[in-house]
Amino acid sequence: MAVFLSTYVNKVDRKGRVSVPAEFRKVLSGQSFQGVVVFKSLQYAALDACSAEHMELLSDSLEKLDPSSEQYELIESTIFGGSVQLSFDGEGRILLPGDFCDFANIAEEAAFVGRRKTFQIWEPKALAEHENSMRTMARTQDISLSKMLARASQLNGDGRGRAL
Amino acid sequence: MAVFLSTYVNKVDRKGRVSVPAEFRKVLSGQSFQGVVVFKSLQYAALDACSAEHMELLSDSLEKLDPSSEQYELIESTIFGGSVQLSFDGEGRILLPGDFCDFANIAEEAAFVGRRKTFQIWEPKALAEHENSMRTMARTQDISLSKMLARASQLNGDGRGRAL
DNA sequence: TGACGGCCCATAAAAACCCATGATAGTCCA
DNA sequence: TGGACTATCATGGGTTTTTATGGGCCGTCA
Repeated sequence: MAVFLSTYVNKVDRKGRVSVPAEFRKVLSGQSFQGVVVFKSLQYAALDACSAEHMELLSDSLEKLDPSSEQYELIESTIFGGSVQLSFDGEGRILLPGDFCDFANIAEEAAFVGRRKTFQIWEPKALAEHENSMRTMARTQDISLSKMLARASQLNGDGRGRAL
Repeated sequence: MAVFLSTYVNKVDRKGRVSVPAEFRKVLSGQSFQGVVVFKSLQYAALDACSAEHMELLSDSLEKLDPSSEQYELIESTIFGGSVQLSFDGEGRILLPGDFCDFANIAEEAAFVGRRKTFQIWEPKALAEHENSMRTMARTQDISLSKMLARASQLNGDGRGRAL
């Protein structure tokens, strides 16, 4: 499987620990580093997370960009300076740094949202609002999943719908 | 995982000592020289630091440059001539030379910023300002992380944009 | 001698580790 | 099919270890 799916809401205890959903941990289980890399989302009041390996992949792709560009500078300081490596404790929990919690307004509970290769961590209410606005946008712009799938399978040239 | 991640702010005591973050020390732990190589940044009022081994790597790439170029001269004198080897004391601290502190305006506190293969040492306020200007630059030039990531993963040959 | 780097030790706070519990889900067998 | 047994999970709390930070002592070298 190896992709992050579904949404889970877990409690943050008084020490700032949160259980990473077992399903997510299973996705990460083959890796050498038992934990996740987390950074502040550039778009939302939420946190982005991925495996250390995915981060290295990102790191490798970085080297293929023009290193003299300002973008390189930007991405390196933003991503690597702004991310943290959080390892699991014996029970599969991570300890969210205080400023990360503040950034995402996370206090009592944290929502883990699977996003395929990565996942996000939201304050549950903020997530609900965000999903509402997403749905509204989808309606007003007439976006539907089945249409997208139909288009995708045309592009794939096999005429058959392909399962995601 | 052998890359420098995250940002840590530590105090500089009256002797000029600063703890190098434990996570950074772990990255360096496999090396023969227990310490770091530090030099003044060519771009900012900050210090650049890396392992002695990475320094050798830099040295190798320098040799591939045209020795008649201005860059060669600049790098050779500034980086290699101006760098210092600082070893850890028993508690994982380094002693920053006075002129290095002056150069980066470091007095009470020092911010260690992970930059993958290297890290930087900033005066915390200066770092905050620098990050602000980075953000502004990103906005005015319409650089978005997701675009960059998409480009990076294209270069990686997987053809799909990566959602973050 | 006196500034300074190199050591050692002390301490409070934070992080990592270990164990216990209740709840849930999953399995097995009658 | 239903019920008991088991495994897994999220959660909480306590304990140990690590970390950052401060200070002191002692050579060295100008």
